[in-house]
Amino acid sequence: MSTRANRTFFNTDSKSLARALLGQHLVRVLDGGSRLAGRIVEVEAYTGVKDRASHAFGGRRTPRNESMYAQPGTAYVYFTYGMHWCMNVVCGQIDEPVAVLIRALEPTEGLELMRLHRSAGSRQGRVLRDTDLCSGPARLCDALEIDRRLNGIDLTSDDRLFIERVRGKVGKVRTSPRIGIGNAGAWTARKLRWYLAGNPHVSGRPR
DNA sequence: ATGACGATTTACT
DNA sequence: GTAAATCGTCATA
Repeated sequence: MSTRANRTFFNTDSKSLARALLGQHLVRVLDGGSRLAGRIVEVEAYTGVKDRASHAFGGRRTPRNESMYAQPGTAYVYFTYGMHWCMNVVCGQIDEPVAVLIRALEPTEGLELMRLHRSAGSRQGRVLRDTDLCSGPARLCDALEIDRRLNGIDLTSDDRLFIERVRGKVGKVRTSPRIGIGNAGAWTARKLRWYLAGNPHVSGRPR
C-alpha cells in the first residue's frame, strides 16, 4: 500500500527534496489507463536564482521556464537539444524557482510499453535492455511519454503523473557534480546530484 | 527575421 | 572517443 505524495512533501528546498525523492516511485498513467512506473534512483537539485546552472539563473523568467515559479508539486517539463524532453519536480514556494531534475528510474511497471516507446526513436532494431529504458533524464521521459502536455501540471492532483511514496530503506546514496553543466563557475563542481550506489539504472554507466 | 545554443542520446570511427 | 541529430526558445536587430 503506497500513498501519493502531497503538497507538504514538495514544500521544501531542492536539496532536501532531491534526497527525499530517491526511492519514491514516479507513476505515469496513459490515456487508456496503462500504468508505467519506476523507482527514482538519480536526481539533481537546482537551487534558485543564484544557481548559474539553473534555467532560472539571475531571475530569468520566460514562457519556457514559467512553471519553475509555480507552486511546489508542479511538473516542469522542458524541451532540449532539438529532440528531448526532461522532467523536474518544482519545490520551494510560489515565485521561488527551485526544482529537482529526475535523471533516472529503475522501471517497475509497464516495461514492455516503455521498451516500445524507447525503440520507436531508435533506428537499429535491437531490443533495449531494462537498464537502458530509463537511465537518463530524456530516456525516462521518452519511456513514460512525458512531454509538453504535462508541463505545469500539479503532481498532487493530476491522474496522469504523480509520485508514490514507498516505505523501506533506500540503500547507500552517493553524490557528485551535476551532469552536462557547462561553464557555470563554482556551480559546476558543486555536488548537487544524488544517486543510489551501484544501481545499474543510474545514467552514464558502461554499456 | 535571424542566429546561437542547449540540465542529451545515439551512432560511428 | 568524437560527432551528428534536430528544433524550440530567447536575445539581438
